[in-house]
Amino acid sequence: MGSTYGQFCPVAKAMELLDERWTLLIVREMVAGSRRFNELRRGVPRMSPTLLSKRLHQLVRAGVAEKRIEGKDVLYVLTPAGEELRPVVEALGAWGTRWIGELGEEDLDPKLLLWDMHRRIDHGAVPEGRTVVQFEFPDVPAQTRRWWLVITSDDADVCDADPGYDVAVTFTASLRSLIRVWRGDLGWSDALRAGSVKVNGPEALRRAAPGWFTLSTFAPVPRPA
Amino acid sequence: MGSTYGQFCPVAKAMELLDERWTLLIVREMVAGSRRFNELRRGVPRMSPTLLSKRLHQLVRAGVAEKRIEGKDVLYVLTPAGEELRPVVEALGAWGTRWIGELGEEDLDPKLLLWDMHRRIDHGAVPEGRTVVQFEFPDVPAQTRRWWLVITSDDADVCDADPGYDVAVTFTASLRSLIRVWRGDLGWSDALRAGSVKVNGPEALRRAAPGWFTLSTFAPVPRPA
DNA sequence: CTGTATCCACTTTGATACTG
DNA sequence: CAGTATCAAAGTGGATACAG
Repeated sequence: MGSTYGQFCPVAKAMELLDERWTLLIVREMVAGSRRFNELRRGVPRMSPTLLSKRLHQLVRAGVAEKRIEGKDVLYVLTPAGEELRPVVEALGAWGTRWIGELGEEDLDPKLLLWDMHRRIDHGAVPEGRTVVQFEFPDVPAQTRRWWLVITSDDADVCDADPGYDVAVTFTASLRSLIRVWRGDLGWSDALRAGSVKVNGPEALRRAAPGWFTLSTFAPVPRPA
Repeated sequence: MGSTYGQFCPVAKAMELLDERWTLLIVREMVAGSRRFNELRRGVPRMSPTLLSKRLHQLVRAGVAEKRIEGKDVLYVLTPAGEELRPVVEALGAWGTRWIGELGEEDLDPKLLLWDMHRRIDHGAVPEGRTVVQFEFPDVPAQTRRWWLVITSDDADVCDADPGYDVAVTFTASLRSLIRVWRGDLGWSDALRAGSVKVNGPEALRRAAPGWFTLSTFAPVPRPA
């Protein structure tokens, strides 16, 4: 456990749990709907599994999450106390959006972008059947330059290798630009007009494709004047 | 600085700054109105001055606080960005109030209770002139058993030694009980009726004294059913 | 798939004393 | 009042391999 502050103040008591590195990001992942160990891992890929395991235990012990075993599935689910951390995560995200716009190179992880996007697909807007969207980041090392989303009516998979199916549209952009769009720092239309994000594919799909993705939860946060 | 998460998510970016030990408690103190170094120290007495100094520098560098030198005074003042952390502190405090009611012995610090109380005195409710309120915690080691608040029309001082003036009323309680009242875990009337907090002094003052203190900001937070 | 075990380098903190 | 200097101890996290 994090060490104690020796204060009865509820802010201090809350932070004894929540100020430990990674803890609140795990809560964020759970708030976003992740429930399985390896699902959570994909949201915090720089964490070692050991540490993720430790943090999950702490959250369970603190009454924030519950480990639920259903048949062969192991799920970590927020308790009511955990669910009530949503406003905390939202307040932090809104603040971060407004006051920490500058991103370093090391903040730009395509893996996380795709993982985020796959969770926020507007399945109603995507064509019926299987739709494959390709992403190409010319500025990124070959290893992680190309990604695919395989979207079906109720699911989406992130692939870092060509899944082999026909590609509906391809997004080509610097990683930073697409992340800026995703975060709401840059509008789709501005990005497309300026050419910092390009969409290739049949006209109809190309026009529709930006609408397939609901942007980050924090994209609508108003920026400081 | 706290190490980075390598994530563009605004929650992660916010936590890179705020998840460091003590940081948010300092922000809490500033939100509560403390501005001078030694004033801040009294709100986080377990911090070494070195570390407080370091944290203040970080907050300044992050644009959350501003170091303002006015004549011979050095003040740390929240910037607009810092002021906007108030909702974060409030969300955390509300959550902590609702879900972390259990306090360990080491959380019960009379120094912090008195420091908190002196900030929330309802000066309009206290009699004119100088009013001295004494606190006695029979369960606490002699060193920190007795405290005094010297209240004037627009100021209040915390003393750990008898200031020598006439005492208007004396509160006698276990430290835990008075903290529970302060936090809103236990109502004044319940505490007085049960005798876990006692007030001594002239009848009129004795009756009025609980009204001299506005309870902790989080006392009104509704508790889980 | 869901973790645990191990190990070490590094950072962070706390304690204490001291200064302009 | 407003901090810095110093230093040892603790703990934290990262990497990797492995297990049920």
